[in-house]
Amino acid sequence: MTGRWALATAEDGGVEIAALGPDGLPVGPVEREGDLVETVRSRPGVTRWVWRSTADVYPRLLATGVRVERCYDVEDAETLLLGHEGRLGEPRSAAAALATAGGGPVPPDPPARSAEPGAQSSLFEPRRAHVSLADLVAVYADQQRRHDATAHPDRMRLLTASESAGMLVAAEMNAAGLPWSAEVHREVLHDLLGERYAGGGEPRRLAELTDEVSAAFGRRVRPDLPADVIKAFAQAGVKVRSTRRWEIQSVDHPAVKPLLEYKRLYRIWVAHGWSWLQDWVRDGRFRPEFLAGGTVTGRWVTNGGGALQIPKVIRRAVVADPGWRLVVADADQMEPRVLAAISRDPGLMEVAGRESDLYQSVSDRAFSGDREQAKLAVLGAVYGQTSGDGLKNLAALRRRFPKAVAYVDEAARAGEEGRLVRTWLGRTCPPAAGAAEGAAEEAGLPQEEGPPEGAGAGDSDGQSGGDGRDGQQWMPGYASLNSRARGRFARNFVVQGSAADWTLLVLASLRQACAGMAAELVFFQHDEVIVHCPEAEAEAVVAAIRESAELAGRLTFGETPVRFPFTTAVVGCYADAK
DNA sequence: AGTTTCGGCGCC
DNA sequence: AAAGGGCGCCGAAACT
Repeated sequence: MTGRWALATAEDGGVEIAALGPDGLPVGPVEREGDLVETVRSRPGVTRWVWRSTADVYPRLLATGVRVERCYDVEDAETLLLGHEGRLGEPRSAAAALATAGGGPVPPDPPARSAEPGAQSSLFEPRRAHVSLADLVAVYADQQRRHDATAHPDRMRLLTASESAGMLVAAEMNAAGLPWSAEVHREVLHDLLGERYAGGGEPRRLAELTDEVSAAFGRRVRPDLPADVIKAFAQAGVKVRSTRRWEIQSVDHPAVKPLLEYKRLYRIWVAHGWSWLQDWVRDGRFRPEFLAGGTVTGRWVTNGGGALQIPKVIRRAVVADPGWRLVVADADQMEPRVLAAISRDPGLMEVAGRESDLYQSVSDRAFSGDREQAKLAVLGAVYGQTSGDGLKNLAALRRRFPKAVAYVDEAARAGEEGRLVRTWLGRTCPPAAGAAEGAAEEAGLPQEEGPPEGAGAGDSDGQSGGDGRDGQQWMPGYASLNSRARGRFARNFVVQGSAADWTLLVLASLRQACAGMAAELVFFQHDEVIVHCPEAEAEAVVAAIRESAELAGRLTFGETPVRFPFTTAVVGCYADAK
């Protein structure tokens, strides 16, 4: 009843299970049981469940209060391994391979995204194809061998294990929900937007701003219609290409001020207004659907509710339960610290080896005291900036931190040339369309550039010409990127993706630390995590976050002087955290 | 009429 | 002439 067990769900609602030996193969007979929840509940000693899809199985367990210690998500591991092998672009997807291994129907892949407002997670989605335990175990054993075939098997194992842990965290966050005060939310909306009018039209404040904009133009203008606004500016003798804020705000015209205010409030109204509240908040909880590893870089995404884009002003509505607190923690300067850890640049490791403000340290070392410029330069180097203030200081950055800049430069070159690019733990950026597969890359052979995309006449507008000819629906648009754009993507990928590697370990460790408490992880956004806990546990949670960050740093990057401090705040309301 | 793309902007 | 990365979401516009 202990150790590692495999579990496969069956068409009839039952499950097949088997204990696994050290080699990953069953050590006993395959058992059939009738009920998933009872099967798992009655085996508390199992330390790791090997199953096909956490998102498919775990919500059903959580719905009845059953948690598991660890799992191994075979489907997710398949995706990561195929990516590492440079085979992700092949027609057969991970899910399809698993399904056809069992002779079953090919399930949709990627899984259809639900996103019906208020939908009860994937529990009620159409069930996906089942795989027999024998097939599941065979795929699992094969995956163990494929881990060994990677350049860093230990890191790859850490990656698949930690992303499986991330999927447990995501499912638990989905079950918990983010504490949300509808009352406070309505107050905020009323303060910002004024009264709502019957009929669902603009609230008072927006109607007033529409009037102001119209008065400034001398005719009726709808500020929410870009075409209308551009025309109105043209009639006023001002040429603007778009109505983007950065372009409008430098225009000298009386309509500009109310227009920008309108856009700010309009955004809140349509994206996080009363109808959002109606759709997404129930019983004091906002329940987005977190999806671990939903992006190529390993960052999470959410389905529905825009959970990762909650405007700052709306965070006022995130309120802890009575007697409970929110521990809000965000990693300090995560990306440059990760760059220091992966590039091993001596100078950057030195500044990242202190917990104090890294951008200020970079500024002190490389520039003449302006922290903002240092931050822009560092982020510009990571993002592949090609113009603007960041570029101005890139040369200084290159002098002071040559290995760090060379690291992202090399990633960019690899991306441009269509080679595979990997995060520290081995998550792999897909090769360019038409590029040769991993074998050639491993052998160090020069890569074909593929079709000369972007070489068409006047193709200055990027997206239009691209098509999904290679079926890369897992990353729409990537195939149509020109080589420079792929270079920028790859440059950012190694840093953003390695940061995602690290945050998975942080979450896994923090989850383990909270297991003995009432504390729950309720929110995660790239470099920021929120734990909802009884007041008495708050300090323990703060300590757990600090320890998890350092442990994750050691586990992910090995011995490194780089520190990974978090800024934590214990608050009753999310908006008070910063 | 239904579906996809675009413009714009929120977050990191 | 030279485009900073990743996302999701909304309504309008453009498409079929």
